[in-house]
Amino acid sequence: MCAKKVTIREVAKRAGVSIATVSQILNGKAMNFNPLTVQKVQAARDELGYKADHLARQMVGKQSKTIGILVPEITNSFFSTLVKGIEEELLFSGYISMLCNGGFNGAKEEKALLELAKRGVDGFIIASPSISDEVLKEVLQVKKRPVIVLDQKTTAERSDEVTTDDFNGGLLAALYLKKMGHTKVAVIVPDLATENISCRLQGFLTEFPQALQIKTKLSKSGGQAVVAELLEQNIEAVFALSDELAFGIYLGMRQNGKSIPNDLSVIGYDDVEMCRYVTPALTTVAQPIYELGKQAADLMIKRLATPTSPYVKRVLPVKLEIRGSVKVKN
Amino acid sequence: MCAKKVTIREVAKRAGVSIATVSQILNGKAMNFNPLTVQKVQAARDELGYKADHLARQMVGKQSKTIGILVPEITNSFFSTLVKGIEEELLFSGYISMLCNGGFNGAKEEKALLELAKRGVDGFIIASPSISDEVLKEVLQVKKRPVIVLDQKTTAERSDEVTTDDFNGGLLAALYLKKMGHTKVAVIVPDLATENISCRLQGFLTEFPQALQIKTKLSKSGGQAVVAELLEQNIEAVFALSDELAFGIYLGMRQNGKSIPNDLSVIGYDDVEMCRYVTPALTTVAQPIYELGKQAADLMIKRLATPTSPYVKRVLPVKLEIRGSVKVKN
DNA sequence: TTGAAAGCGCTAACAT
DNA sequence: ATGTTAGCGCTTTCAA
Repeated sequence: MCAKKVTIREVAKRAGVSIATVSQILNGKAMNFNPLTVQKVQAARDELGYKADHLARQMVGKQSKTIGILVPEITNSFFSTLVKGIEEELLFSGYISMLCNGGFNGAKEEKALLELAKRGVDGFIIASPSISDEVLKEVLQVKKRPVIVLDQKTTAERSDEVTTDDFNGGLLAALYLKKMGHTKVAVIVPDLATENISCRLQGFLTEFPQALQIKTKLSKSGGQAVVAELLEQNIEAVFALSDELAFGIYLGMRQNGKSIPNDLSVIGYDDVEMCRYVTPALTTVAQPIYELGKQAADLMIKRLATPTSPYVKRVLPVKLEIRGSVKVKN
Repeated sequence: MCAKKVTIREVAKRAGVSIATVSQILNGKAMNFNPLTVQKVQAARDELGYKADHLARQMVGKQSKTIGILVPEITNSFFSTLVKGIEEELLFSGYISMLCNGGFNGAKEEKALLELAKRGVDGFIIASPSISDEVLKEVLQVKKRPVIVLDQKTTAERSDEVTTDDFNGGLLAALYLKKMGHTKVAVIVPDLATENISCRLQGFLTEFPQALQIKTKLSKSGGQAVVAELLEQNIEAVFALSDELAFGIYLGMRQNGKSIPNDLSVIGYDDVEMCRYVTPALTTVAQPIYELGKQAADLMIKRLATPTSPYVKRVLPVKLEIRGSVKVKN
């Protein structure tokens, strides 16, 4: 019933060779052996259905083929899409993802990272803005493991990097609003901005240096909270630094009996799937989120394969996705 | 710089005892030892910052404190919320989640399960409808590992179980539609229904046995595709077996220049976060999704602690969340 | 071309 | 109360 684990020893016995021979042959060193031996070993392996034990292997210092992933909030469509991209690319190459949800909680993030490290992950992909450099360093102390940091501050020459063209994204949003004739615009900014968010803001402010900046949390409820002020200030159009924020604004507007885009134009950022399904469909700056995940995973896999190659940086393009939430002013 | 791994041997040396003593004392068997020895060992551990190697431990047959999780589509708000619940509860107890995304792809799911098994997970939490019983059995063959299956067919006495009260959910939806005066109703059903979906349907049909049943994919695009028929048949109110489906219907209606709830009332299922943010806010049957995840994790942890205890089954309540997508007919 | 043997870091019988 | 020793399943020198 319970198929006992078949070990390398049994394969060796069956093939009439030593375990060392089996190990070698099954690990790509077959060319150094007598073809006949190779045959026998492979046959034995197949007959017994032998699979090398992952754990034992790790113990002797091989890779675990496991990557630790840390995101702040998997529930957020942006991150779930990102994770999907990472996970798919990773699994395709035989890597497994260990996912942790930071929950914007420094302590939890640290714990998660530690637990991941304990389990011998080969590398980390971290998309959590609040993770501090010190924690990062500490975790990586024991064993030099590659890290890729996503969607936040850059790690300046200490790792590979994928980002999207945030500055341009902000610019695109501004240009479009301008083209639609808006002048009294506002931009919603988070209490403390990560580097990528700042870039977006920079890009936007290039065209609208005098835009009203309203601080809030970068979340749906944050967006909702900001509507009152938007209305008060008679803002015509608002740039939400994330779609989440925009969705919150949608709700806030409805609660105030106002409509989009008639009473307020809004433009989002990210192009999360739900953008198409809200009413009106949300005009937004699209990041290739899924692709971002894939690229990060790809970079990680490559890094693991050639640990000493020079760090690379990839920046992905963004584009404006025009839908129905910005009206043309005449 | 690179803090070398400190092993049990060094702790032993430092404390002037044998490695066995260290192992014992650090594993809860301190009561059998001379308090003085215990002191010394703990001191040595702290001074050296010793942490037992997870992998080595697993090798000698201990738990890996890692749970494999398989969902069909992490991008789907239902599953990401579920995963969040699972992950948080698990991490709290020192377990790490290994997440795989099945993508409704049997082959990928199988591969994922295999990879998880290879890495020595202590148990599986599976929320993927298409996973077959055979695959499940095969994966569990090698080592008897507990499984909890979620959001699909029940595993009938072969494992612990958490479900929500699906039948009642369907009933609730029907009752509400009836109360609002609707008679010409339809229900959207998936091409092939999992057991929980069937239950919802059953519950609904109890009150509306003659409801028009339209088959489609259980997704946003599936919902969108079904709008034409809804309109054609002059349906007044529709029960979508998932919120995703409902969102698709929203889009389809808008594309047809129709409005909700004036031209069509819709009631969803799940109570995903976005329900509040679409326009009009979606009336839906709320499942405690996050709680479902937590309970599943909790059951898993308990099972691992006491592997031979009798299987338990928990069923969580659902409730109707009334918002703005169903109009009262007069 | 192949095999013997030494670990990897830990736990658990079995001794003392 | 504490130490000795035998593995766990594998990879990897080093000898033969």
